[in-house]
Amino acid sequence: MQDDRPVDDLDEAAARAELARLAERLARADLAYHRDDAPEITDAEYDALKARNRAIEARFPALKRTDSPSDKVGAPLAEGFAKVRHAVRMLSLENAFEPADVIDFAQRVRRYLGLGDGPLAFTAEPKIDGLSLSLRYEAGVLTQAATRGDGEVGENVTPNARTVADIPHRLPAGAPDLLEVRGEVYMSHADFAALNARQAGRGERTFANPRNAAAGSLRQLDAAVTASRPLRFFAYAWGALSAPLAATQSGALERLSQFGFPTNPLTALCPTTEAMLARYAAIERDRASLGYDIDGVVYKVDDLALQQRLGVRSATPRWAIAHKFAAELAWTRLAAIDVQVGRTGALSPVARLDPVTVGGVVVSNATLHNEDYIAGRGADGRPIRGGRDIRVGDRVQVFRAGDVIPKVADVDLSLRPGDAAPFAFPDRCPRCGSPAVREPGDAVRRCTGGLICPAQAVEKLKHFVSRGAFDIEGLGARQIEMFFADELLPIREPADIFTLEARDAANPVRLADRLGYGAVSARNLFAAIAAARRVPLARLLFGLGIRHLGEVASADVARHYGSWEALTAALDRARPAALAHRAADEAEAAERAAAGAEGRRARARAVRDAATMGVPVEAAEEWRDLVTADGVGPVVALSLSDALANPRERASIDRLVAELRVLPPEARAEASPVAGRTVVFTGTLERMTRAEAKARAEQLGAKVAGSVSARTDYLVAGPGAGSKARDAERLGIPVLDEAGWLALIGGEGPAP
DNA sequence: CAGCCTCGAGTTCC
DNA sequence: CTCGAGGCTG
Repeated sequence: MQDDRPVDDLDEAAARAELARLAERLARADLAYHRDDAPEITDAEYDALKARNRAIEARFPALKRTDSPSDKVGAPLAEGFAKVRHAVRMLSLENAFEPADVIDFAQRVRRYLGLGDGPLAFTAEPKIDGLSLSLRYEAGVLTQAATRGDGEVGENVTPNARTVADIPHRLPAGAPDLLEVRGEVYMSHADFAALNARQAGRGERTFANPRNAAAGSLRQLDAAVTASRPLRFFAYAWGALSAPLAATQSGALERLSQFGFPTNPLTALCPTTEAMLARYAAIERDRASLGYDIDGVVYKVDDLALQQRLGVRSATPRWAIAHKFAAELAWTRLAAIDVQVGRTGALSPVARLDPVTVGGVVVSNATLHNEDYIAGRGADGRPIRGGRDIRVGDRVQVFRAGDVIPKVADVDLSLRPGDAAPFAFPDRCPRCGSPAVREPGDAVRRCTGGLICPAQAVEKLKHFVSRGAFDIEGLGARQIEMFFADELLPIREPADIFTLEARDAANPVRLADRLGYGAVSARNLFAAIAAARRVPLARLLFGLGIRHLGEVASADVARHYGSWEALTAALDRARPAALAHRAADEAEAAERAAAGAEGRRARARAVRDAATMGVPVEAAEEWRDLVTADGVGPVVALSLSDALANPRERASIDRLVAELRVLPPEARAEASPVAGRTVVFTGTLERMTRAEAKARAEQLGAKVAGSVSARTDYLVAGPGAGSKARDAERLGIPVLDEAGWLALIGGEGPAP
């Protein structure tokens, strides 16, 4: 098939065949690289194929194909599926594992709504184990189908969804003009077994479980393949709507059913918590005979107006919860315990297991959490598993928490080998040999090597290029490992990434000829790095990987200071106060340790006073400004201060920042009149609870504070307001009543 | 000061 | 996805 003759030796027919072969070969390589993230040829080979394609086209211009690979420039755009931004975010659900969690949930809802013992109904429906899908209908016609993705952005699988018999292509008259229907795509047990038999008969891959089969079938580039797979669908929710479906969850499901969507027949309305739990028991009892996989029961507040008042937290709604069935368990042998070193130096023990199937997936690794967990102690020091420890060679019980993360749950002492010794958790870093210490009250042991430790250094770099940070295309975890180990063109700290191209240019052998790179891929990498030089302050901060500064805290700090210069200047000024704060903490700890010894206590206090007293007023004020900032407390503040004050670390950061153009945080451009304002609520609110008022205000971009200060913009005072109202008056801050507040934010109350 | 909620950091397999 | 812990609220 393959034609290796020099281009000049090809006749027209051979050239035509070779162009077809190259087009197919390159398209396959593009998919493997970009969609599956699993390159099947090296970049050099890829470049060579492209070069040959171009050479043949140059000699036989008339034969150039309409789908010529030459027309696809650089990083091919051949992504498997187009990305789709969901008009309304697809949320995930909070989980409950025990009846007590469900009772808690119902109580939380009551408290939040201020319902007392009044009536409150929930729907209960089986939680289908498939993959969620959002179907968009415009003017009654299915126009788009998208997978959940990360909840914000999913994949466009419209042609595939059209092949699913349960999904209507058109809606009857009376359906809203715009309607996004959400539900679960799944495969029945019978269809799954038949499909696997068919696959096996043809020598093709079989699927581990119905969910994987459903996911694999829906995410086919060729919708004809999807059409040949027996997929089904249950509708259970909705996204964007031009008109409300009903006043209740159950009513809305009824409407969806009238529109032609299958809804689950086991769905029931439960007037009490007891009814919810009874429904759970009934569904669990029928689980095996349903004919499809379910992994729990979902409860939702039935009244949609109440759902709206409850609103959503960062990723989950307050008005629903998933009551999961007990996880499937499996027994296997613990072959070894490895200890990994994370970016913060945390030593994490990982169980290497004899492979075993748990819940349809073969598991060979599982987390062991920390040294206490192995020893049979919980976080509070109390025995877990009846105090049984875990030893290499033991028979252990494994389950997948949340059906995902494998964990070792238990151990069978009766089968323990006679020579099994208790696991000795290392007190030195397994990678760099530095002492590994456990701070008092901390559950994890950490390597103290800092950036000396290659494990920490490389994990920090991986974090630096990760999604929420610099997110450099073509520079992922694998590439970081490679460059970290490379002698000729190393990346050992973040700044090295941005000097990569210049250093490469000075090398005798270029990247384009090494490490599996070709001219195209090397150029693409340098371009992606160049693009990453312009970086928002929040991403820079997060990328630095400073302990306790995650995505949210980084954004908070960035917004607080506005620029890198302002941030570093402020932190440098605050440093003496930070040190004093640490000294005070340590003195206090010493004091506690020497409880009873009056003399020592006095000495500790003296140390603290001394540490606090010498601090310049300016430093104390700057420190105070930091610790009182939104989302920042003493722990976060101290961690940030330490990172910037450490000479080695600071030098590395300065080298990095010199390579960058740091962009200021975006001002929150909200249309709401209260965006960016600080509001304080006091007194009794009559039309909403305090929690609700706060959530609503924050949703509109306002900050809700607990006490009135000069920075407060509005005080919302209900009946019974006391000192806060007087404070506001004294400070000349506008005071609104509840009606005035609702008028200001424009609406009767909680709006969509 | 206690409990709640959210965030951070850890992990697996596809 | 879960656990632990930091920060905020009542």
